Amino acid sequence: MKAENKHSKIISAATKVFAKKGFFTARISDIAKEAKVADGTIYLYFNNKYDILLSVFEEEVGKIIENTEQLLSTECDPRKHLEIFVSQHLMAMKKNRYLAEVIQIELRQTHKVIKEYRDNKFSRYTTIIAEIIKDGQKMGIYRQDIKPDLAKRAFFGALDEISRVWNTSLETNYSVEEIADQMLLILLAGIQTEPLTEPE
Amino acid sequence: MKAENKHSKIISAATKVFAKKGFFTARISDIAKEAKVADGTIYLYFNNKYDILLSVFEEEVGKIIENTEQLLSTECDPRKHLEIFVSQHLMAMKKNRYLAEVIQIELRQTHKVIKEYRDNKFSRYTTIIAEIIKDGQKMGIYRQDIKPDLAKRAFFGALDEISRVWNTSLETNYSVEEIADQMLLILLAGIQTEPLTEPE
DNA sequence: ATTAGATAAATGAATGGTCATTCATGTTAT
DNA sequence: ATAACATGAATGACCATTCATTTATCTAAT
Repeated sequence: MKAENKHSKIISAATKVFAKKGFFTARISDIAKEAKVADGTIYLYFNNKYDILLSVFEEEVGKIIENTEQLLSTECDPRKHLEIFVSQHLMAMKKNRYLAEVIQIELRQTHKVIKEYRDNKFSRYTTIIAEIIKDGQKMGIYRQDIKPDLAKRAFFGALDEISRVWNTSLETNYSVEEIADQMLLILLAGIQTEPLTEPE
Repeated sequence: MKAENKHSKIISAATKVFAKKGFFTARISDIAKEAKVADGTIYLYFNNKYDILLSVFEEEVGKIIENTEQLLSTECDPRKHLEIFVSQHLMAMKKNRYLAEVIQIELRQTHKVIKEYRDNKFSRYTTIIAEIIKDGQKMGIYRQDIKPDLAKRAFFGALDEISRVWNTSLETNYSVEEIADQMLLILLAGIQTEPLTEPE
């Protein structure tokens, strides 16, 4: 109980610190200070620095997956599904402005070898997009010439880059909703059979 | 002359090493070994480790920009322009499989403060996309409700993620041309006024 | 209700390994 | 001979991790 509490205090401190300084530049002592525990305490809850990063990543992505899958199950229209995915992703990244960066770090930075011995949540996450697309193709809503494997990468990349910029750049003139709308507009039009018209 | 030679030998060694190990895990001695020079020699050509990264980034991105802009100037159709951008980007990343990763690293990893004191080539690069879109909007080819600032991020993100995966993942079943086609298909449909039909 | 003796958690100073960077020395070219 | 280049071993800073010690929590006996 106390333990649970401390574990998650460290996780959220780490998310913050990693995002601010990057994984390699972040010091354990930074995380410890942010979490208001001693350096050594961190090693009671995690094996090593990399383990912290991995935990942050898995826990946070895990939450998003659960959330998204739950919401998806309440709908059948693949267009709606895409909308849900897009807005869930962007909202999650906005809510936890550090998370977007941590995902980036974990995704690109980390030593490839280490990465493979855990089957990561992340690939399950992008698979959701591929499945939405496949569904839509079966129903004739999305074009047959779209390759779900490629499209999922492109879509994830687009969303990811958009949220990266939130935290880095200055031009935060748009609200999450505006951005979600705009993204959906582009992505949906990109793969739909019919153009923008509503079903007549 | 000898100097020039060594400078670029180091650059290309560094590109390779950074991509393979990541900026922080790469050792100067790795780069030195790869470039077949002594560790100290590197400091005759670069101020420090970060300076090497920055140089790699600027030089390589610089080349792509020149290339792309040159090609764009030979065409007027914004659809063609998008096609050129997409295929140039993907081809460049494929040709230099390390570069894609270095861009990622520089883009996400590096300490934000340092990043700002050089006005980086990168933002000029994405601006190209925004300009293509604005042009197309003026000509009524691209939809007015697309916001070029957002679309450029989305497009760059999509392309970037696609090329990241080339180097990381196993599923390299597609050729560059296939991928370029597919991307163009999605991105163009995403912003075009008219659906897929050719002008009648 | 208090105390003593355990056990569990937490602490943070000390350790040790890892490099980036320097520079005294060597090599090459002019 | 002298300047320009190149070398790589030595230096020193940095920081993840450990562990001897301290502090808090629990158990049970008086």
